[in-house]
Amino acid sequence: MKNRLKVLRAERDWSQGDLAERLEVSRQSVNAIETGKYDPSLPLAFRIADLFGLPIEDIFLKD
Amino acid sequence: MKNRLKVLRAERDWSQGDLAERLEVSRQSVNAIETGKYDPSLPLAFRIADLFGLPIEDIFLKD
DNA sequence: CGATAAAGTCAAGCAACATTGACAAAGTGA
DNA sequence: TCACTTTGTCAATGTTGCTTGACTTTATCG
Repeated sequence: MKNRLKVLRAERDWSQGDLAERLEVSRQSVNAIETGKYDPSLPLAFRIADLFGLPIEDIFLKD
Repeated sequence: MKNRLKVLRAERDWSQGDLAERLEVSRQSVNAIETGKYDPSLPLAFRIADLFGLPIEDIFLKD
């Protein structure tokens, strides 16, 4: 499971901390998801998709 | 997080056990997800979406 | 009614997700 | 160079997802 978080974040010039705040999760969680340590839960994936205005499938990709 | 699993399953006349087998998870997991005990992981949500040929957003809905 | 399948549920255990707090490494800019 | 921000990472801890095994309840059908 890969994801485009880093790019989407860069497009908006957000730090991991900024994104974490908007998602209401810890900065470490954002970092862990971006660096592929683990996948987000489904509810968090929905919050991410909502925040970026994209379908989940456009952000998370099976590797 | 609600889901349309029960309906999608009924449309195909599958038992919870049938669905569990196709998803390669336990029957109890399917039951727990259907009855709202917990949400599936993101990878499992993808397998479910693939199986039914639908976007994740068409199967799982924020409540 | 009686048999079988399907669905629901519980407990115990393990794996995965997410947290806080801390610290080091790398990047940014005055 | 020096200060500051950002990113990466670790440990410890708590919560959630998923498992097996067992059991009860509900539906289906001869």
